[in-house]
Amino acid sequence: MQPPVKMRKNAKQARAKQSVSAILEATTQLLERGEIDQISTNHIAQRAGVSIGTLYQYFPNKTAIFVAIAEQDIEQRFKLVAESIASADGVLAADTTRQMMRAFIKSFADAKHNGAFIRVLMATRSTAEARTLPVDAIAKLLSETVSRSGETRALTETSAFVLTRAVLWTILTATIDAPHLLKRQEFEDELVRMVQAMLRPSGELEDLMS
Amino acid sequence: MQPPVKMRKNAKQARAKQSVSAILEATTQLLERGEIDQISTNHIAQRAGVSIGTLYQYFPNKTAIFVAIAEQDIEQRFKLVAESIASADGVLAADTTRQMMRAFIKSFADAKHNGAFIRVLMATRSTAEARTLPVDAIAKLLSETVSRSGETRALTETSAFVLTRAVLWTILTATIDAPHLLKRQEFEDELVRMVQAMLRPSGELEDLMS
DNA sequence: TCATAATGTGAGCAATACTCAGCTTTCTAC
DNA sequence: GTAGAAAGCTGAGTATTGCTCACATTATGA
Repeated sequence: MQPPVKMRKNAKQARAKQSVSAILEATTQLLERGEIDQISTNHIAQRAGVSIGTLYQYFPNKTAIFVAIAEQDIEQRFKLVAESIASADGVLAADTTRQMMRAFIKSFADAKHNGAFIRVLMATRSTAEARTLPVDAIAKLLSETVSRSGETRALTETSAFVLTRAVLWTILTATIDAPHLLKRQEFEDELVRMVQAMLRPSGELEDLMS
Repeated sequence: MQPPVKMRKNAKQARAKQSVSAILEATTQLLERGEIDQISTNHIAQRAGVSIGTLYQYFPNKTAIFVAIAEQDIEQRFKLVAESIASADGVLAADTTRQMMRAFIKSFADAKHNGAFIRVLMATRSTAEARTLPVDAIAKLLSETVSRSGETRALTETSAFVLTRAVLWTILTATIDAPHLLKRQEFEDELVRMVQAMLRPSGELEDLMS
């Protein structure tokens, strides 16, 4: 596994790795218990049981710590989704899509401190430290799985971008702004509808419009 | 027009209003020329030609300034979109939808310093200071306009949420992560496809799937 | 065993967000 | 016009922050 963010120095000894994970763990705990801009690096170091100097030996700045956590978090969720696709028992595109959406929504509806993580994700998306999310890998996986059924069109760079970002950010903003929607069957239905429409061959849609 | 953010004090005299807008203008300029977390309140006050005390008389904290700018910006874009709907010369839902998407995408593709504004929008979405975006008003407007043609389904709270957020955030992330997409016809096409699918009566879609 | 590399430390610096007590300008009522 | 009140402005000062650096400690490997 590649390092989650550009670290200032790579931890080689076990002792150092312990320090890094203690810092991440401490930050996560603080994140669950308060607002993001009230967390100071000194406080993180203190709770992690390391000195402030150690913290800055591995993270180039405060933001990098949040980025590391956010990327770690989203990567974990994507792994969940990938599993849900792999284990999809349906052969139809609709079934696979639904299974995937359900797994993804569920991962946000379940946890208690989602808000904090997504706020971090948003806050860090707006900085130069953030790297591209592994979202395209998911798009490819879905596209390939679903296309085996022969009912779908091929995704281009553009259509894949629109599809993946639409789904991801709709769920993210829902988690923050309207978390009650995550529990609704209708929410899942709407996302499935959206994805299905994006995957359907072009001809069928144009037929409807004319 | 309601005040854009919760102000600490409402500017009543012309002199005070001048101060507030000078602060916002100065912040906007700084935003165009640098990273958001390198902008200090003292620096803003200095460039605005007011004292730091004046700044804090109207804005409860630094974030509130950014929130004010972001909301002002997005409100302006929505106004553009609303106009594009009102002046839509087509009677078909497809035409109105396309006109709207084109106007919205264009507003992001044209300006030079979009990145800064969207970063601000994202950064401020992740704080408690942010208020709900006037995005639902747009959804209602589109829904009503388009439904006059009789070709569409009624939007519920859930479907309106999914539709509007999917469009908004796809364009926002595209502006930051893949600005070249904004210039592509295909990008517009994909968004239109998505919106159309969300507006279409349910029956027609299910027919295709079975 | 010992030189070298890796890791850890925390006092301290520069910069920051924000306050407050007192000042100036504008408004209002007569 | 004038006096008192209200609104607005000021900037030195405070507490806190992000981050550095010179040095101490621990691990590695030949």
